[in-house]
Amino acid sequence: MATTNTTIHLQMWRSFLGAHFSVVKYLERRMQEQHGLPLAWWDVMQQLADGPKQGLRMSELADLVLLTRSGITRLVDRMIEAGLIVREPCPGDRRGYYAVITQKGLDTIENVGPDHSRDAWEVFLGHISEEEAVMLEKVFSRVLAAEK
Amino acid sequence: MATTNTTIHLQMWRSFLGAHFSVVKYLERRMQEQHGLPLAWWDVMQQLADGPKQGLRMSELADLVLLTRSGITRLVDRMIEAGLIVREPCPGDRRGYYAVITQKGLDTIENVGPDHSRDAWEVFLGHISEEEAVMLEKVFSRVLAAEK
DNA sequence: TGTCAATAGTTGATTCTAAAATTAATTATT
DNA sequence: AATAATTAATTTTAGAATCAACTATTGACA
Repeated sequence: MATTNTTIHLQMWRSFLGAHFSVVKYLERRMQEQHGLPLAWWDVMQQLADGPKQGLRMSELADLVLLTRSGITRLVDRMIEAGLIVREPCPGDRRGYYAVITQKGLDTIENVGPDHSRDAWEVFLGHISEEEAVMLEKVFSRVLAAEK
Repeated sequence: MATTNTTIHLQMWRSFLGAHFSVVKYLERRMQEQHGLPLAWWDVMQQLADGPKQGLRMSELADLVLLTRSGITRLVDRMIEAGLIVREPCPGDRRGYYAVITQKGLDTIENVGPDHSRDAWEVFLGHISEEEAVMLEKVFSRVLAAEK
């Protein structure tokens, strides 16, 4: 896929970075304004709600929300403090822990979710047609698959 | 553009975030390894080299580099310390300053640029065809134009 | 078994970021 | 001219992220 014309690629690179930046910032701001929650908290709760019943191991969670292991430890601490999740020892492997969402966490998801979806749709998803979404997904997966 | 099927959009959203994360991390790591420079430094130098001859105001620079105004002050301090740029008083408005790239900065760009381009191509741009790049550019510009 | 490498997670120190307060200069208003 | 309001940049600060070092557990295997 070596080509000649890089100009369009560079323009695309710039708008890619710009779009990512402004979209994420917007969603963070809205989440904070509307529900007083950091976006990362919502990510965690959503992953836990979607994931397996028994919860997710700390390192799985770290990978899913794009944080380091040490980052996830403290994030989980704060969310436990807030009563949204709990840390449970992992049966059969005494090194590990599961993060598990609480009822309060589930409730929170329920009234944060719709607002967040609407915002995400408004600022990003809604500007992209279905065919475009398919192509974007294909491209990004390709990039991810080639990961270094 | 309200539609029914959101699944593909959500998948796309996830891979978008994942791709952005892994690509940026990779480029940061490479830049650090090869030249001992933070990626943000390269951004700044590149913007200054591309921009108007007299340099860029601090706040302009902050916007272009996707940093907050508070972040830019210190970033500029460190880069001045390293001799890559200078801070010059703005004639006609004594509140303001221009950041201006030095010869050393220009030299640095010259031998960092090729490596960085190669890396960016390798990890991201090279996986995207020309037609795809055109479409991506269109989509991201659209998102940016609708900015909140 | 006993040892050693690999794995899971936490902790301490440092760095980064984001927001609010501060300083200084400019513009507008009376 | 005197006062108020705005703008540009810096300083400060609190919270969150990272890296490196550390504790404990597991799995392989001599």
